[in-house]
Amino acid sequence: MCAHILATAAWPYANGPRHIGHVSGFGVPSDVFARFMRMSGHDVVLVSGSDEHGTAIQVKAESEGLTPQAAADKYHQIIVEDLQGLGLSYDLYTRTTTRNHAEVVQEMFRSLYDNGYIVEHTQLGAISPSTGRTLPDRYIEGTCPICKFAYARGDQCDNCGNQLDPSDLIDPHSRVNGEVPEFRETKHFFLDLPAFADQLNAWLDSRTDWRPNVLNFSYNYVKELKPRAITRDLDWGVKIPVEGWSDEDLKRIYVWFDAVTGYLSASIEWAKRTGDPEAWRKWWTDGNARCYMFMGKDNIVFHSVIWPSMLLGANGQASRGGTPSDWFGVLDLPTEVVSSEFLTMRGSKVDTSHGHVIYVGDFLREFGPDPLRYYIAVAGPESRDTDFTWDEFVRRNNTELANEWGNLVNRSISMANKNNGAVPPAHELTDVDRELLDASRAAFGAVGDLLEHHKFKQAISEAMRVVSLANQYLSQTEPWKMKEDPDRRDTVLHVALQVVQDANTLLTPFLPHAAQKVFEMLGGEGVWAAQPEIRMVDEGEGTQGYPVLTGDYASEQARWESRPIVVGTPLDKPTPMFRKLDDELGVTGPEWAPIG
RNA sequence: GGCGGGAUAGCUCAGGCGGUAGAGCAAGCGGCUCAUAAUCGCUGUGUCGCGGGUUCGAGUCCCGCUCCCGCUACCA
Repeated sequence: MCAHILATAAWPYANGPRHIGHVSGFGVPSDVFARFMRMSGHDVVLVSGSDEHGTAIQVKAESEGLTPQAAADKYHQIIVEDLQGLGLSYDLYTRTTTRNHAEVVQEMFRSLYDNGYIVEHTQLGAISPSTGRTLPDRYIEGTCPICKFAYARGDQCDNCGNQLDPSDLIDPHSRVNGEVPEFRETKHFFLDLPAFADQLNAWLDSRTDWRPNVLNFSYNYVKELKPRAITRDLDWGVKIPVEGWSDEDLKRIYVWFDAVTGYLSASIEWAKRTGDPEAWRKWWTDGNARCYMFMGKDNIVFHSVIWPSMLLGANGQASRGGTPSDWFGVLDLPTEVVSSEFLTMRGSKVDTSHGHVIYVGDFLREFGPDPLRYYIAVAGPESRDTDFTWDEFVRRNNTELANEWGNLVNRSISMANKNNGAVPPAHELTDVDRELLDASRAAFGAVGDLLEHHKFKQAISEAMRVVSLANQYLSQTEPWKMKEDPDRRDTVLHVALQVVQDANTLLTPFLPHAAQKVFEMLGGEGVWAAQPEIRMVDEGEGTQGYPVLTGDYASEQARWESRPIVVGTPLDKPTPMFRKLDDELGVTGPEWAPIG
């Protein structure tokens, strides 16, 4: 049964390169899921992109002597290369500084506005006098009025932990340039979240298979909903599509509103680029598509409460009624919010400002994608924070990937190559043969079920159990001692190769690069597991080109099923798939991310 | 401060509708030699954060506490 599956990955913020913690949250899980769903025959669209607006980008740009757009260009390019290198199979990985995105965000804003869910309030905001822009609380520093700590931030004092308001600070000044912020009345638009409470509760009640912690968290949040600002005093962002506001140089849509709407705009852009501009509707307005959103735990409320509110409001389905936008129609709410915890290093959060960080690009250059994908899948922060250590990385790479899996492939193909030069035929099967074959076939159901419910750790462990069973089988049957019984030897090698092929299929969502190699070693031709490509695109004449990630996944041959190996397929002498790492690396870490 | 999550073998983690705890790795012993000195078998390990309570019985439920992590808009 083929379904339309929309998978979304949280949008990485383009103010620097991404580290392994980022990709362990939104990247690898969403890709494993999307690959599995495609292999199962579903129509999958996986979208994401770089989040490029907001004050933090502007500050970063200034510190590098760049315009915000130039900084966004620079980091978008780097992030695209990282994600491509990791093999994340986005149907479209785009960015928020496109014309398409601005139009979609404005339509979302207008729909909410027309339906009465956006209200105007005046608030006291901190403004940078030299630029007139909003100075976010965390960029204001001063002395804490409670504990007199000299470096308290506008939102919170790091010393005494009290939550503060910037105007409480003694001697407040900008962390960016030292100037004294001006606190002035400024008009802004707010998303009137309390208007969605009843519908949100009803919707949450229907989300019976969500993780309890995500649900509870969301229920509690809904209890205390208050209007949330969706505009800022800023000149870097999407313009406000309301008369009298759109030509304001210093008013823009708040970056979070613009970023979550990216899921929709990216889907629309994807459809345009496939040549069927309406294609996105099957994943958004059909009522039957399933939508899975992947993110880190810091992002839960945006996906479980705020984005659903925006959809309800744009649809005209919340307490004030309204009509859906002509363009969008009635948009579906997400099926599942899949959040992961954080990957820590030596027990604490990754911290870019103190070099306490491992960048994806560095990692890929030295170790390639599959060892990192494997580590994240098998030891990642799926249900709680987990610690990344070089020691464990080296160990898992060497013993599990190289020894258990890599060597199983190697020993099986080597023997067949030496004895037959091809896939040998099976003669009479014994109980041990059948047991192994049964276990391997049964794994498709078990692993698939776990993947369907995004239990990646358990899923990959089950897949690796098949590998282990195959190693046991070879030790037990000892085909190398069967010189006098070539028929039995052929049978054993045939069974082993069949299970190697099955295990390779089971591991394909996790290790797509290695899977392609094994596929070829077993005589396969063409693309088994498709990989994303970087393509330069533009939005028509006179627009600037930009790189996106996309791929031709429909052409890949991988299917979630046991395929019989073909007797007589020639087999070459195999070459190792995984490189073993020096144990010393586990002690010291690489020089670009040393331990200590 | 408020809300939420976590605390389980040396290490990294599973589990948990209540019935005296599991996996992998690390350690030791043995087998095998096809394979990237790979693999296979056997062996040990825990006051399940602390203190109370409910119960015939509590990692598992309830209360309190400690430490760690995340979120904390608006108003004032």
